Order: sequence, then structure tokens, then C-alpha cells
Amino acid sequence: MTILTRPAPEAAEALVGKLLVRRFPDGREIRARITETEAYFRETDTACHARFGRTKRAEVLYHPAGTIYVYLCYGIHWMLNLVTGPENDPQAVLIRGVEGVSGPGRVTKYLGIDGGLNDTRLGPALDLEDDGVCPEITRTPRIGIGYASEEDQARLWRFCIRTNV
DNA sequence: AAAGTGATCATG
DNA sequence: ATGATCACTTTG
Repeated sequence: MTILTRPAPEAAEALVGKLLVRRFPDGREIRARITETEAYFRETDTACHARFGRTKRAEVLYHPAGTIYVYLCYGIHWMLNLVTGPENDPQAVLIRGVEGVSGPGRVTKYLGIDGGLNDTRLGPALDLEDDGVCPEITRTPRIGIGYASEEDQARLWRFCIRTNV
């Protein structure tokens, strides 16, 4: 889990190419390579849910690295995040895509994840694996954060596997 | 291009 | 209590 015990922008980059393993009570298993992530970093990041401080929703972000943060967006879509960094230091990485699945709302649908996993820890139900694959990565600004400051919108905190076009 | 959907946060 | 907003997806 050492991959998450670092600042969210670094963790977000390191997570691209890693495998997400989802296990269901009936033993079924889905293994998917992460293709796209975004970092949300501390109360000072005006795009981060912790920008209002320790609210009920954002409380999860103050939990230790390895905590799972799932929230509902636009009333329809569940967003999957992994908390990084130390306790009481709110940061997380949004999983925006896995292999064959693009869009954060589709990732959770594909993996069968909803609010029930919120504020639980990585473990049997959802875990990370590293098979040593180390893809080339491109960075861009984050998506869908028009409400944030210009400065924060400009940060290159979105990380994708480089695709040859 | 625009609706759909409901939790969340700020304000009164 | 109310209203605006939203880390998106699908449909036309």
C-alpha cells in the first residue's frame, strides 16, 4: 500500500498501469488495469471536496491512505477514489478509467461499486495489484472542475496511459 | 446540445 | 427549509 502513502499527484501517476481487483461475496472476481486518474489535493485545492473543510462528505478524505472514498455525482454516477497521504491530510485519487472502460461513472458500474464501499479500506472487496507493467504516461488538466480557480484548473493532475494515435 | 438525477453545501 | 451546484452519461 506504499503506493498510496505519498502526495496525491504522485500517487495518481503511480496508480496508472496498476491493477484494480474487485471481489464479490460469491467469489466472482474482476481485474482491471487503471488507465486514467486524477489527483485532488488538500483544502487549498479549490477543486477538492475538502475545500470546505471537514464536512460530512469530505470527512473520509481525512482518513488514512488506503481508505476508499465513493460519492454520488449528478444524482446518478458513483465516483471511486482512493485516499492517499497521512491521516488528517485530505487527498485522494479519482479512478477515471480502467482498460476498456472510460469515464469514472462507468468504472464503478463496471466494477459493481456504489456508496456501500465508502469509508471502507482496501482489502478483499477491492484491492490493488502491481504486475510490473509500467506504461508511458501523459498529464493534462483535470476534467469537469470549471468551478475551481484558474490556477487549480491549470494543474496537470490528470494522468493517462499514453495511447499511440 | 441538453436533459436527467439526488446528495451536498451555503445561506437565511 | 430552500436553492444552486455538481470530479457525468446518454440521447437526440
